Amino acid sequence: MSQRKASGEPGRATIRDVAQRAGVSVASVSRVLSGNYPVSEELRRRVMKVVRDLDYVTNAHARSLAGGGTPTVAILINNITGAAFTHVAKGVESAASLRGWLTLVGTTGDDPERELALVNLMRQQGVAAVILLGGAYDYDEYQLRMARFARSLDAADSHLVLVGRPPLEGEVPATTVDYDNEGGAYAMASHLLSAGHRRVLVLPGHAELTTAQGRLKGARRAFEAYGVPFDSGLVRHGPYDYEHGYDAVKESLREGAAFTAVLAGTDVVAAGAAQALRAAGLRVPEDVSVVGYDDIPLASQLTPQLTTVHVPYEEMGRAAFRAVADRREGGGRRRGPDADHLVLGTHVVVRQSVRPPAQ
Amino acid sequence: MSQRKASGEPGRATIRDVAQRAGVSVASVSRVLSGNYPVSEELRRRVMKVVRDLDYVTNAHARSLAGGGTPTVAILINNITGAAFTHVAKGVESAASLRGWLTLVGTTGDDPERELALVNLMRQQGVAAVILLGGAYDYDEYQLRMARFARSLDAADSHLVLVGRPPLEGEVPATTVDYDNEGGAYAMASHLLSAGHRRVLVLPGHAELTTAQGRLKGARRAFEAYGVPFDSGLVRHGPYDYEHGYDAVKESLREGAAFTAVLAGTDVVAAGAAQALRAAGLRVPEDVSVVGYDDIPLASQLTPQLTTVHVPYEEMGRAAFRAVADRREGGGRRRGPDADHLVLGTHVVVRQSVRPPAQ
DNA sequence: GAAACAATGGGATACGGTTCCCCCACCCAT
DNA sequence: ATGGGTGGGGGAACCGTATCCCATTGTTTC
Repeated sequence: MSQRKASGEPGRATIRDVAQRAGVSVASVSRVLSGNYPVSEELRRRVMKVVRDLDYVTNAHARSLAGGGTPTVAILINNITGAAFTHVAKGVESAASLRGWLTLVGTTGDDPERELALVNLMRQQGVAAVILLGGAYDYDEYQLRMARFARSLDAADSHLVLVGRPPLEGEVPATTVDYDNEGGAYAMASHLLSAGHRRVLVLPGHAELTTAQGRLKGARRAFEAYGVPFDSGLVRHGPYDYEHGYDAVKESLREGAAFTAVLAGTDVVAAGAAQALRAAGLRVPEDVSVVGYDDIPLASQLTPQLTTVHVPYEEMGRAAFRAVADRREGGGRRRGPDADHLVLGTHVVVRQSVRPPAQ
Repeated sequence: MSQRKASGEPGRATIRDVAQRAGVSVASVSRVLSGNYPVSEELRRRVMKVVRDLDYVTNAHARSLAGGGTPTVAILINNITGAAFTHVAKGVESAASLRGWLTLVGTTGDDPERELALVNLMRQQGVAAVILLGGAYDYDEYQLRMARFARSLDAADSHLVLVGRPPLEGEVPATTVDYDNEGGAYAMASHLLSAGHRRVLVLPGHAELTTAQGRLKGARRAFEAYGVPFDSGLVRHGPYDYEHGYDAVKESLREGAAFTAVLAGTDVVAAGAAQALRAAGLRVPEDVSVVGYDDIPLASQLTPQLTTVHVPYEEMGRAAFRAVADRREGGGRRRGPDADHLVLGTHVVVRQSVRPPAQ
């Protein structure tokens, strides 16, 4: 006697239930549903009717096991509420769903342990790729850890994609989708310098964060190019949040630092900085200019509207997805000579938060 | 001769590879890894060594098929970049990952077709629940569609959770996590009225959106309670975005509408409204007061800081997850008499954007 | 010293599909 | 009328893991 559950039982209907009820074989049902095999009109009709009656959907796990299955990409992100990378996620998700792929999301909260656990979890899920979003903290073992992830995923027919951080060193099987971070900072700082600013408060972000390092470096290069001495005393590191922008300006002011502009590491930091300036009775941009980075919607919603660096976040997400989709469909090998390192351009968006310094 | 791939082949290592290499049975490997069966220390050591050598992870699909498996919740959201519901998603994700659950994310873009496709896709994945985020457009067939989703998921041992929209009518197997939308609007409008405002521009949102309907209704009730006639001519519907806030105020001003305060449907709309007022030479709050709804971070970052209604979005996400997890672990039945409809409280956060109207 | 028992490990099977291989009709040509 | 071709459907192997059931070994008890 059969061990299988009696038909009509609660729980999910199986392909066998459908086959039995339609009086056909399991193979036929599978063929009707996948549609890649000639089937008579009569059979199709019979099967589809039962499928509708039973509200049957195929079991994705079984399907994956047997071969096919819905490809899935995983996005790992530090904090899902960060505006900038939300847009990357959107780009990935929209491109993925356009092709019928699924998107898994995990948040790491800046915890390496958790990141490791999540990468393994995603590996278990057999995801086609793991997309790591956001700048990285450039500690010593960072390169090693990422290299390990990359090789581990690669061995499992998956792939590691780094978005918004510099590429890994050496021969590591990973793809990087980056933007011209330093170039954007260079352009932004140049904009300030050419407006006449000479003393600029720089709030690049956490010192160990690759993003912050690039932005600081770009700013420095601009100063050099303009032959303006760069005052390291006007650099303040800290997290990419509103409070940091606010506090950094407040303290700088209290310490009597002299500056005519603020070069913030992100738009949110810029918002905090502007607020602190106003709280101190200074007008933006009449007394002090403020610029941001990222060009999130907030930038154009502030008063005054923020001059900032546009980063094509959503496009980066789409590019990241394209990279993994192409790789999977293209037989696993990259096409161009350097197709595993994409760099997208950035540019300054001039709005209303910069004026030449007052005399 | 075996059809199985030779060991050492590229691709993912299987439990068989591990068993063979460790010289034990497949069953033993499984037992060592799942750890719910007594195994000798020697066996454990041997197996774990091979597992590390091969960098083996179990195949989640196979595991799900065989019984166990990582439970997964799906979040369906209109637009992943919307600030408010990003926080709900965060709440869900953090609670889920705390228990080792996975989170799948799909975006519907307000498209019913796509919503249907995604619900089915999630059903295929065997998710423990589908969480639908955000206000709904209350068209005629909406109730029917949701009821169908609910029953369909229920039949597949899954579950439908509605977050941020009113509960379904009738005996439908779905859970609702809602907040006191109307109450918040009532309180906010009362705050304005008690400050002396009598002519208030109301921007509740799209007329068909349940969220907007609730907020408008709450405002109306407050006017009634204060015995102040409610001028429907001062209500303007539109999307929950910055542009709508801006345009609505701009046009109202141009049409010569007289109002001393703006009651916006969301903080972002309020931001747009404030900007338009300023553009017209009006000061906020000295000339016109502005209030929002949602209390997203933006609210406290604007100048002036926005008085708004706090909605416990993240807590709603956690509650939604809890509902799902409890139901699954509690044997599928709810506990309380009305455990399938949670309503969380809202409250007014008083900041700096409200003043009594000028004489 | 034999029997009963606990502790472990192995073989087989189930999970729900996909797909390969093979067979059965039916049709047309000779 | 018979043989070969072809379109379409069924049977069964297999995907990778968990677990039930049984066999084996070492330990304890009378």
